[in-house]
Amino acid sequence: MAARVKEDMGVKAGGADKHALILDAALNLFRHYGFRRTSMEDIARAANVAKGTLYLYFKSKDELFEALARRLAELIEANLKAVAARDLDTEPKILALFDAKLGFLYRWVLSSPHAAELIDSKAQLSATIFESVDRDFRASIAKVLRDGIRRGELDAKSAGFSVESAAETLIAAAYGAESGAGSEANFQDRLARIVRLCLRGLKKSA
Amino acid sequence: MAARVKEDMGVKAGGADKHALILDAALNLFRHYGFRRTSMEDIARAANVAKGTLYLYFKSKDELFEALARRLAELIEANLKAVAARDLDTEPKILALFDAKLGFLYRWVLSSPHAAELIDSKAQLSATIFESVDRDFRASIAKVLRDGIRRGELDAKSAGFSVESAAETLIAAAYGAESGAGSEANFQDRLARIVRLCLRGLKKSA
Amino acid sequence: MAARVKEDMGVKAGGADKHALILDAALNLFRHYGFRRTSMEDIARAANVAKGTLYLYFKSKDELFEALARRLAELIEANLKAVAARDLDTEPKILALFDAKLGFLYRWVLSSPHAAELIDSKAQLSATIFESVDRDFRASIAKVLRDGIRRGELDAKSAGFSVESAAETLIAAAYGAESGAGSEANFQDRLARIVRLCLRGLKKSA
Amino acid sequence: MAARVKEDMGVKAGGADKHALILDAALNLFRHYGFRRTSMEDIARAANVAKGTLYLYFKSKDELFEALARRLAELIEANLKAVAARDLDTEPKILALFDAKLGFLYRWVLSSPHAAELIDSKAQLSATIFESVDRDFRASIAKVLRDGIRRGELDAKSAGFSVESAAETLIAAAYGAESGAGSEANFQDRLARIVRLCLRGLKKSA
DNA sequence: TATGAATGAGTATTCATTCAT
DNA sequence: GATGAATGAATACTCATTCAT
Repeated sequence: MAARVKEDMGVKAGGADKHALILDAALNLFRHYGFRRTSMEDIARAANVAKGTLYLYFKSKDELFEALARRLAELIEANLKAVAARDLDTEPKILALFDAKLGFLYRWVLSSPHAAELIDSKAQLSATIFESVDRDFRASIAKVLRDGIRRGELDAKSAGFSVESAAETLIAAAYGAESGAGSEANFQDRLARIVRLCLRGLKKSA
Repeated sequence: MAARVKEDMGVKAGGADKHALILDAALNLFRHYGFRRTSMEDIARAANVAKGTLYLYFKSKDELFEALARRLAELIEANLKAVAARDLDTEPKILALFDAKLGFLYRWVLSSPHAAELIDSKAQLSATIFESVDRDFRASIAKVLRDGIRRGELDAKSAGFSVESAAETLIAAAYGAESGAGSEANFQDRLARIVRLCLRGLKKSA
Repeated sequence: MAARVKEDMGVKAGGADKHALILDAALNLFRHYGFRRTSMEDIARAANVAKGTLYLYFKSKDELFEALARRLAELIEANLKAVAARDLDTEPKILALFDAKLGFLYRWVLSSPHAAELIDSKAQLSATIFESVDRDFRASIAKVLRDGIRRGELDAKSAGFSVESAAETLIAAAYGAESGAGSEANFQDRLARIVRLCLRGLKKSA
Repeated sequence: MAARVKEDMGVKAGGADKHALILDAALNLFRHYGFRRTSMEDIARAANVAKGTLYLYFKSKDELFEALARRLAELIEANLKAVAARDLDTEPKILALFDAKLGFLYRWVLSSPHAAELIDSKAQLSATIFESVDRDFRASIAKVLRDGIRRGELDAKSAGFSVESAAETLIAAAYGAESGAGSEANFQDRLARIVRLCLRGLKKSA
């Protein structure tokens, strides 16, 4: 998996890039043992550096965590941009957007048995970091819905929703896909069903 | 609020019932400060007993937490039974069921700034404790859906869902109502919209 | 020496008095190794208690030090009271007062190779703690000088000093007795000579 | 003040003399923050060199400190020589000598809020370094006293002191001028009064 | 039952020193 | 000579749990 992290999280394989090396080691440990139960000692050992070295790259354990969150946010942002550019039908596009954000998050954070701690840990902090990503995401979803309405596929109004309200509701519902999903397959499955069900609820009634 | 806890959480007011007294104190502190930041010392002080006394009633901090979860589960179970007995239309009944479970959970746990930690703390554990509640809950929701189908209001099949799948999807979606709700009013609002949207998606298409 | 500490510093020998036990151990270590080089672990070991126990009696290492300073100040205060009550001639009384304060301090602090660090450590703090002792001390010295003047033994004015100024100068000079004294005997010797010389300087010139 | 340091402490202004450059930076930092709180990193930054460079000039932080002490001692020695050569009356000469040693020390070390730590730091070490200065100083003071006796101004014997003992006592007393002086003005004032008082004590009694 | 004094494992962070370049 | 990235030893403090009373 280390290899996959490097690919997926954008770290060059052979890199002498200690910064990324440390972040990789940390993410890995945080996922397995949670934030508190992972000591700086553990991270240093996993990254093959001395404890002091961690502090050359990150001022504190908290800042290390922050850097991790930031990197995650950047990658999600990039994912979202890529998906937004693709030409897809309404439902596939919504699903692709959710996968770019929620799916990615699931794979790297939510699937961890310590997801809650990781999210909670610095909730305030993460909120700030993910704020712009969230905004973009909401805008993208809303745009797809608007397109669907323009094409006559959807009709939020007759369902009693403004476009914004529909987007917010859909997003909230989708977040539920994670709760106790257990496996990524199950998560994807739930997500697809939630999206399908909600979009059907937004269809023009005959 | 202490008073309300006692009422709502089923603790007799004047109780020499230390067991419940301790649980009340603990829940209160856990909600405000989280699980780790609340020390046994804190709980003892809040419950007006000595630290050692806690260990007469609970083998460990973890078991205390477990007992808390168990009590919560029992109360939810009771709530669900009461709602299940009421005669309501499909959507109101679904909403009432969600309020009995999710709403209750929101008020006592999810609204805490440390909800994630509380849920995470002993995720494995809680899963076991809430298992039967979850099962009953799913069954209740499924029953309401089945009734709706029987009455011709809903048509899961044409929507591409089995009743069970529809129930599971609806429940998952509803869980999303909590994510970053911020206030109970907002939570209730989101919940209502998610339910409305999903049920509309299950309506017979003309 | 432990025994002497107990006697001189007012600790009951067989005492289950952990508070005093810890302070004794700490003073001993501070004198030998200085404040920073003495770890809480060291103190605990020397006092035959667990590290955590130290924190039952003192909130922090600094507060432990503060308590030590306070105890020292109290003992000096008591010494001064006792000496002030004695009926002695001018020079013997001055010497006795200096011994009650400086001598005591020398034996318990100044003779340490880490005296400077101990005094510096929390200079601000110590200053506050010793403030009232210092004030009383200055007053006592001034009183003896005034008595000497009244009896015609001394004549500060013709020497160009007010009583207060003479007292302050004498005290400052006496403090110099410590600088690099090396042993208590040498310290006492210097002190006696400084006092004798200064008092001679205050004598009525014929 | 940097300029004054350079002048007073004998460092050539434009010097590529890293050795002196580093010592200046170090003294400055030690005075402001103390020995322990000043890191090699700090010194390097202040001296505009890399951390490793410090170790090209000084084997360790302790040796750097030692070099500083040595330089101080040399400057004091020079000061003393200059004063010794001047033709002054007894009291002014004694005062000038004290200023050359104690005054200089006060300005560069004792006035620092971390004086105690600086003196303590390597007490043993400093003692050795200042030994010869101290010897010379004592000799100079003794010589002035002897001259005073020869001229009939002083009479140590009738005061009960040998010349050496009188010198030692006077010096010890003068060291007390520093204790809690607070400002250089106050220090000078105390010093003058101590010297005046002691010399009066050595005067021929009529 | 009830107490609370005592325990001691566990951890983030700093900084003097080294050494490959 | 000069650099600065890397090292790792050292240390105060918290808190769940125990147990003698």
